[in-house]
Amino acid sequence: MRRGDGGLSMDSDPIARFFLRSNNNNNPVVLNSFPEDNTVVNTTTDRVIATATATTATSASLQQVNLSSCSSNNNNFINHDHHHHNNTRQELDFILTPNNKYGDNLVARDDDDNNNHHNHHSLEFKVNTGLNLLTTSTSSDKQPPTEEEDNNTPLNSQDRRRTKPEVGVIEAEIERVKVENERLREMIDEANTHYSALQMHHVNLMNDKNKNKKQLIGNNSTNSDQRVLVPRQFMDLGLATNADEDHDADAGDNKEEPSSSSRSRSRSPYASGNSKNSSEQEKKRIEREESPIQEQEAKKIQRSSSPTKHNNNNNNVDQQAHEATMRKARVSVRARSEAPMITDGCQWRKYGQKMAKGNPCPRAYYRCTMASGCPVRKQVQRCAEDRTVLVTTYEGKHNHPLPPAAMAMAQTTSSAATMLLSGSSMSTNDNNNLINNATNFLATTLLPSSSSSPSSATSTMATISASAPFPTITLDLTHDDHSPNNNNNPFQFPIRPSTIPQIPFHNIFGAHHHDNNNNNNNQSKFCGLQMPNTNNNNNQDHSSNNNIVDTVGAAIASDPNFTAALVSAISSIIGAAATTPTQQNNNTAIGNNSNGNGSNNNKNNI
DNA sequence: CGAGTTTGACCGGCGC
DNA sequence: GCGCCGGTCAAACTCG
Repeated sequence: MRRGDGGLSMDSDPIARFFLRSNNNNNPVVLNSFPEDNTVVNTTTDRVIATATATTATSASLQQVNLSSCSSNNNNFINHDHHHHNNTRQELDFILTPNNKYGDNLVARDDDDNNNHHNHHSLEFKVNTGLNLLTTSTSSDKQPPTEEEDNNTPLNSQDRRRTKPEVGVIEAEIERVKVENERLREMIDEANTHYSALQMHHVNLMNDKNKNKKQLIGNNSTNSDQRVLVPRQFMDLGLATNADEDHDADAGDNKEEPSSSSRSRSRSPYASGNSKNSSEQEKKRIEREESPIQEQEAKKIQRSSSPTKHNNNNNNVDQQAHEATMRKARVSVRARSEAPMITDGCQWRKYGQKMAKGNPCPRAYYRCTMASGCPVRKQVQRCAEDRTVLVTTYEGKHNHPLPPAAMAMAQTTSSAATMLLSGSSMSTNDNNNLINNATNFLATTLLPSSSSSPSSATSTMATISASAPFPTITLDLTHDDHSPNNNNNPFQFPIRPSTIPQIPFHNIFGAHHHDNNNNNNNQSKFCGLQMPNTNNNNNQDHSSNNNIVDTVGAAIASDPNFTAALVSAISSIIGAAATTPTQQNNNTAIGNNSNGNGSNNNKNNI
């Protein structure tokens, strides 16, 4: 059939519309019938669902009409059939009934495939198609459409329809898009939630797997000796806190944690005179009761010397001790940066600055201000040996949601601290794997120059320090050389006390193994871990543990979404110029030298 | 004027 | 007990 022949006519409105509403999203499906070319078009999909063809020509009545090119099966119309009370989506074939007394009603033939009903039934839409399928031309003008003409029909129809925009159609489309956007937004929110949970599960999973493997290996001779010394000591200290709790009643009564601003202590040099009188002692007692519980616990942990006493009846105390332990576990990040402070996504307020012994650069103290009462603090200090290296030490765990930009750093440090504190039940290799995974994870995201392949990532170091009283893990991101033996780096272990024996550990990705017995001062080629250990024996579960951690770590590292999110979040951390007033002030504070006196001589700074 | 920084003093642990 | 040292406080100060 040639288009535009006017084989069918309309009485008035050249376009007749009828709506079919889909109940799964309440979006109406709008059908336009175009008498010019005898087509019925789904305006949502811009598809011609039917083409009406008059095969006989009388001017008065419709002899026979076919709807060809019927593609309504793709349009998922709703069948308002009473047989389907649930209004499930139906696929309908539209046919035009010949000799229909209603003239040109569309009849929907419901094959009911979705419901597996085999009894086909027909129903009529009491909707006038508007086609008004009356021929006005002679039969000689009307030929059955060729295949080519049928194929061309949709395009021509669409072009013509675009010239007649309909507000209702557009609104329906907008509504549909809104619903879709809302759904996508919910999906994104859900994905973000799952993403955070998965990260935490990743750490737990690695812990569990390594513990299980440890048990399977059994009582191999040196396993107990291979446990991390420092974390075990620390955990014992934490348990000992319970014993202290029993004997230190005045410190354990108050379980609340007042904010630091609520303190009533008066240390002002302008307000206090003699500090050794009785009233001062009473004030101290009150202050002790009002001091934050975490500090109390930490202090008790520090002064505890009896690791054998336990009180398992007080889970609350255990929890508090654990929190205090987490509070005091530190993660130090060494990064080469000219900026005064790495931009880790959190908001910090400087509350102090001191000269530290052995370093001419002052140490600045910051606390997190993203939420009131957040216990997280950090110290920022330039390395004495290399002023381009910025050492940022984090302490504590955020008690508030973090922006995406802060998630990477916070979770990496949190993971490292968790690993550090879980060392009592894990071998050195276990910790080696876990901590170095965190290190490489951070390194690959912090340092854009790093390869995406973990095994070829920038050389990073993870160092555990037993520097009393706080266990500290140092994530060293300053190494860009691949020297197989970089233990000569002068700023490799700024916190580790010299008295602690060092043993080398393997590359976490298992590609570079070496003999621990003969290379006690060697670092692995790409990533090493040094921690105190009383046993230098090589670990028998070395490779197997690697495989587990490698698998998990590589899976995460290779996840493009996971990696991309973190890269975007912290790509601005390193090398970012100071932009905030805080950072500008810090620039002057951290970068300047002083006389190097280690005492409380703040006069020297800034 | 409020938020953030500076800075001198205080506190407590630790070693001698 | 004393001094050293790291950490913290809070009034004074600065800045936008």
